[in-house]
Amino acid sequence: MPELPEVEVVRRGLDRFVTGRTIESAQVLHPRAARRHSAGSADLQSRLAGRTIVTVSRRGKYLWFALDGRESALVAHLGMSGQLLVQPGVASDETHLRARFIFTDRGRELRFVDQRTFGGIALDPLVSDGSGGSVPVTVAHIARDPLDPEFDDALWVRRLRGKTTGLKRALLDQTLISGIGNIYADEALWRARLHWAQPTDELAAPKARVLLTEVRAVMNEALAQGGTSFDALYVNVNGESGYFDRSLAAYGQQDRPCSRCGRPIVREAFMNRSSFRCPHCQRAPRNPRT
DNA sequence: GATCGGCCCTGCCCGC
DNA sequence: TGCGGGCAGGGCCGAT
Repeated sequence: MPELPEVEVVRRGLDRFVTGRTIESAQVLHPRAARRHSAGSADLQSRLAGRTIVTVSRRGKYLWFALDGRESALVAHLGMSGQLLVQPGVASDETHLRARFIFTDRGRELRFVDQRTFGGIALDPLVSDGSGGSVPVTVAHIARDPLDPEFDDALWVRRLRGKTTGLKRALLDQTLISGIGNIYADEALWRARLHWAQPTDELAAPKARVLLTEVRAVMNEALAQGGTSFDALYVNVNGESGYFDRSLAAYGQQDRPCSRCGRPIVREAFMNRSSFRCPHCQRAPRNPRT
C-alpha cells in the first residue's frame, strides 16, 4: 500500500537506475495497466521507443519519468499493489507483470508489476507547475505534498478550515494535500490526538498546524526506515520491504494497547475501509463528520 | 461548486 | 477439502 514515503523510496531507486538511459522497447502486457493512456497500449509502446529518461520526479503518490526534450513524461501510479522493479533481463517474469521496459544498453530492465491493477502508466505532456518546474498534465490537479519545499502551510490551513467535511477525509483529498493514504492519515491523527470525524471548519488553526507537523514527522520517520510494508505488496526497486510497520501506533493495531494511555485501539468503518484510533486520546467530536 | 458514496480489481483469509 | 463472502484501498465518476 504505497503512500508518499514508499513512493519516494521507489523514486530514489529509479533515479539511480534509469536516469540517462534510453528505452529501446516498451511492452504493455495488460491493457488495464495503460488505461489512463487514452490512445491505448500500442500507441504508448510506440511513443516510448527511442526516448531517453532525463529525470525521475514525484508529487504525492504519482511518479513520472521526464523524457528527452522535457515536453512529455511517462507517468506511473502504483495504486494499491504496484511495484516498479529493476531486474536482470534473464529473471523470470513476475506473476503480475504488467509492463516491461528494455533499454538500449541492455542492462537491467524496468518492470511494472501490479497484482490488483489499481495502478497504471501513461504518457503525458508536461505543463508548468507555476514555480519554474513542470508537471504532467494529469498530475496538475494534485496538490503539492507535505515534503515539497514549495508546500504552503498557511494556505493549506486556510483551505482545510474552509472545507465542511471530516478531518480524515480532508487528509485523503489529494487536491488539498497529496501523498497521504489510510495508514499515514491514521498515524498523524493519533499523534495529533485528533479524531477522524473532527469537522474541518471547527478545527482551530493551531491544531491544524500541529497536525501538519505530525504528518511530516511520521512521513520522515517512515522514509528513514524505507517505508511501511505489511506484506510483499510494497517493495523498493530491488524487491526489498521497509520496516516502518513495526513503528505504527494506530493503523492495524486493533485491540492492542495504545502506547500513550494503554487503552485498546479500536477499528471503525470509514469510507468503505477501516480507521484505527485510540478512544481515549482521540475523543469523538460533538458534531462528527464523515 | 462542494460533498459523499460506490465502484474498479485480485488475492488472501476465514467461516461454513 | 472446497466454496463463498468479506476485506484491503487510491482515484475517479456520478448522484445529491
